[in-house]
Amino acid sequence: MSDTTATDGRVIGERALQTRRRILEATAALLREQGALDVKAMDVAREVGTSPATFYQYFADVEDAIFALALELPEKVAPIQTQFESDWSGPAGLDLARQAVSDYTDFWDENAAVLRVLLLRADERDERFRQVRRDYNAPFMTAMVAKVRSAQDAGRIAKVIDAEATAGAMLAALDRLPNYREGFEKRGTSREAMIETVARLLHSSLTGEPLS
Amino acid sequence: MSDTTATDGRVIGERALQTRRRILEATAALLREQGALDVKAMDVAREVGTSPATFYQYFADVEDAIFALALELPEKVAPIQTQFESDWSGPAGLDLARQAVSDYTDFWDENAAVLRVLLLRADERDERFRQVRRDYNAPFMTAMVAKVRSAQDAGRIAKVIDAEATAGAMLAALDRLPNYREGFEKRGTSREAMIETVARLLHSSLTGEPLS
DNA sequence: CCGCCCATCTGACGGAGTGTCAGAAGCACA
DNA sequence: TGTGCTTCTGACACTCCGTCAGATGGGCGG
Repeated sequence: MSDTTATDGRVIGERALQTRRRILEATAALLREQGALDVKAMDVAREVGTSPATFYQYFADVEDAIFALALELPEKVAPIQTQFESDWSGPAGLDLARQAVSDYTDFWDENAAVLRVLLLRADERDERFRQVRRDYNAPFMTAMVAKVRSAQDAGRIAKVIDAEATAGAMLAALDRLPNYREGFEKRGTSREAMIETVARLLHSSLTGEPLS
Repeated sequence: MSDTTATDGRVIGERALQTRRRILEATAALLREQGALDVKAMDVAREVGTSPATFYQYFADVEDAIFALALELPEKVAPIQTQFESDWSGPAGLDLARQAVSDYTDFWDENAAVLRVLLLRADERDERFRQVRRDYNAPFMTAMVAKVRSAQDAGRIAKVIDAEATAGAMLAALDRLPNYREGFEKRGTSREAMIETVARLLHSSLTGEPLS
């Protein structure tokens, strides 16, 4: 049922799976090198050393191949999501936040090209990318919303604060800051300083403990 | 010197300016309807009711036309940037933050399609889009960094906090949350609640005044 | 009002990418 | 080695790209 299929719907065997995988790797590589707007099905075929017809045997178009890459992200990010589920209260919590932010930043660095297309197409209201973005975001959101709610119950965060919006804002910071890092470093803000600051903002916004 | 030119470098007259403008409007419309990956030069030409050759007289390719649209953003956003320059301390400051967040959200809603490509191409390290992103971001960053620094001087924000990273994180929230709004509303978080929460996070993170 | 001039526009074209299909090639197994 | 199924691809029709020479048109001096 969750077997991988060709464009005509046929379930594919071992050899074909490998071909499909090589096409996906080539797509990911070209995406990294040339950006989302410039990847052509024919480039991918050339890169793999196969005929364009083979590409279309597995994917309807380039976007479809990128979508397949995006489908792999939720699984890959799961270990990091788990880190958001532990209790972040107290000074030890700040350490957990640091680790989580650092790992998420690394994850972005490794998967930036695909993540950018995932977010773009979801923002552009493409339903299937939206579904993946939901699957990807949901565990982060659930964990962070729970932290805010429990801080609100304990009276450390005011009720006027919306837990979802807070979680969304923090996720936004995590998703965009890796893209700004190069610019920051040019102006003297190191990766470590960035992680330290975001970890503190995250920790403080989610637990209601003072910032510092 | 800053006259608009055709692809061959020639300065263009009134009639041509209007054609160019119609091409830009059509590009913006198709970008909104179909997303960045699907806009073809020929679609734009059809939309304008002109020959593809005319398109290429003004722009090297579709990305070049979107770039021209992006060039108009810094100017359009300037009034909102000004709002970030006033003093946000005290409870009146929270009102200013609310207004700024609300206006910036409206700006995003109006220019989302172009902004997404601007950020995408800049994230993908395209130098000319990066330059525009810098021009666009710099006033926000400068104003927010100044707020954090002055709060640090007053002892309301700890020195371990990096002012640039804080400003970046807040800008990230402002840039991504409009894209999440539809999802939020489906789950019960209204535009107003979102703005209220982001305004408070912004106000608190930048001034060091308590969150609530 | 004419005809000229030059800015602007476009038909037409060679080249590249898209997407499909029928059949060739590869592979496992008898 | 032959058979049958899976996988791959040459070849094709089509669309889009990007360029150029020449057509068009509108403003202006006569």
